[in-house]
Amino acid sequence: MEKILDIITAKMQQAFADAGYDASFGRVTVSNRPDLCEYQCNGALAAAKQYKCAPIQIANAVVEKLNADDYSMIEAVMPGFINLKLSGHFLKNYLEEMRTAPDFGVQKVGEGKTIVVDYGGANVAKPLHIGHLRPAIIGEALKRLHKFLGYNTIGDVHLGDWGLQMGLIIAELHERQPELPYFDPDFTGEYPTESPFTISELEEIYPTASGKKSDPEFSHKAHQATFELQQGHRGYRAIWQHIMNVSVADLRKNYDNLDVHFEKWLGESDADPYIPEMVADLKARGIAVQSEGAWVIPVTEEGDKKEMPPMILVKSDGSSIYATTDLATMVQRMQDWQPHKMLYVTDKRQNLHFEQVFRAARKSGIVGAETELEHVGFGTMNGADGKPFKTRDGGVLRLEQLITDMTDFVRGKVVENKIVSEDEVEETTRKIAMAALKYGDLSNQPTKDYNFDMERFAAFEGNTGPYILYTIVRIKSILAKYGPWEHLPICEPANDYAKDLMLSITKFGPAMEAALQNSAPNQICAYIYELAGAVNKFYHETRILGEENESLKAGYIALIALAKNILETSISLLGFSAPEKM
RNA sequence: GCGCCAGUAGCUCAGUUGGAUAGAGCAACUGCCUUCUAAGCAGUAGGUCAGGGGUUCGAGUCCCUUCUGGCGUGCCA
Repeated sequence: MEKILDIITAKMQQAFADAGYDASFGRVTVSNRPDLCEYQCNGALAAAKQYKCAPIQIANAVVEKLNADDYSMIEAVMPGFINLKLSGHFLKNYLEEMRTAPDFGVQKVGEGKTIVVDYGGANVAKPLHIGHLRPAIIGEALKRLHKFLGYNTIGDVHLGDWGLQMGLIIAELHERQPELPYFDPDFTGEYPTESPFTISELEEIYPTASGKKSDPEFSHKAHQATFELQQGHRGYRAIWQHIMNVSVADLRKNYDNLDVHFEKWLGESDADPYIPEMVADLKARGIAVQSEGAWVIPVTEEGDKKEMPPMILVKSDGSSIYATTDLATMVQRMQDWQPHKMLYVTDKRQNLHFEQVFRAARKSGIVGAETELEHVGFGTMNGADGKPFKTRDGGVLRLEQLITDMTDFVRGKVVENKIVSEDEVEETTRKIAMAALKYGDLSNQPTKDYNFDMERFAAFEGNTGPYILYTIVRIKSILAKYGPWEHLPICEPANDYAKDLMLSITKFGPAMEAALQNSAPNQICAYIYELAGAVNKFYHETRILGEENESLKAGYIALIALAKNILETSISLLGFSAPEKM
């Protein structure tokens, strides 16, 4: 469907032209003075300069040319604003079209395009911790948003499974159990199918090994093991496989728990087969050059204000680094999927890394100009005190634990409210906890650091996930009492609250497009918070089921039903859903 | 040193290519449940938009500068 702003902007531009002014001044925006009008055009102020006359004079002339049928109010006010209110008739028709159109008539801007969203970033050497929450839910939300707007979406977890962390585990394992067959160069038989460690042992092995990086001897051993693993060392590959088996099962469980689902479970290691040819090609074409013992791709560009270190392609010890696998992963993605866009959702501290890789990808032609590359770098999640999130004993909080804490906290409130029956408590609790957790995160700008405050997120008031759910639940309750509501048509607004609600509903499509354009799930949150507010005001001021005029009542029901459907669609993009009662 | 990002109400944050009176939530105070779920609604109070210059008819928004904080700055990811 065409957006309202586009419709009335087109009419405004025509009016400017008819009045003898440049049509480009006719841009209409949503009013920033809702007390005065619904939409406004400031073009007369800008035009005044060019035409050297008073803005109000232009505004008056333009207003003369507008068709009064579309608006309930048109006025030119000092110093030259043009203020508009839509007619109830126009709104009714527009919402009825939204109600009956697929996906409320949003423009499928991604039709025919493929996007790869790279957003898990889990490291197979360690369990998911608090730091993995943001990439998972921001990435999932962006992926769902793209899909909703028509893109063919491929979410890839891009496991961290090919770097130094693997070498560290291998080196540590060697020190602990040198007698294992994986370390015996003369061993030619089949390696055991049983892993030499469990997931909980792995969780202890890696931090221990990581803590020994400052020991030069151990560090060298780990680097050497990494190199040999990448070169195809048979025993190390077998250990690697064990790590993968043990770890990926655990990761899947945790992501499922968060309702985060990947189309592809590929990792850095899957890029490995592409590396030799890619590196040889880059060397042959002179794009990669030798520097300080390593092969690098210089990526400085004309006009750089800062020092731009080269992208390291092959380390001086011959092994790959994350830039290598990221670049080779692009080779694979371009070959297999020909995406129009690749979106990377990682910590913002990797900004420079991605700038280097993107430049290298462009420079080498691995990614052509028709494919967009974007890095959504998100900020750090800190504790409620604004300091880095730590457990009481100073460790890193596991993601599982965070979810459990939130769930326990919410369960208390659900039980206390006594609205849901005992056998529904768990399901309701889970939904509210997810909403609290995800909305609490997603309502912040991704790029900013923020403080995780469970009390605040799960508070059942204000701008929170539970507030949105509560709004939906209230509507559901009324609809259930009313009876069949699915085919009721929208009516003209019966009061100001109904009209405000209708105006909020019309902003759905534009809000989703803007959120996609800016890769900003927080804009989805801002939109549904506004919509939920409009619903609650309407709810409070209007007796719905008690309305005696049946056609008026049916109109109310149709309106709140549409609002409910849009709210539910919106939260599904954010990755959570509403219970029946709460 | 250089670069990037941030600084808006006591707290947590919005603020859409520069527009009218800078907005929400929390916390504080005040109203509204015999009526569709009060996890709601309405209201009061709270601001030199870090400081200083500049551009403009108009600046939280653009430019310059200072201060404060976070992060990054070749072989971790």
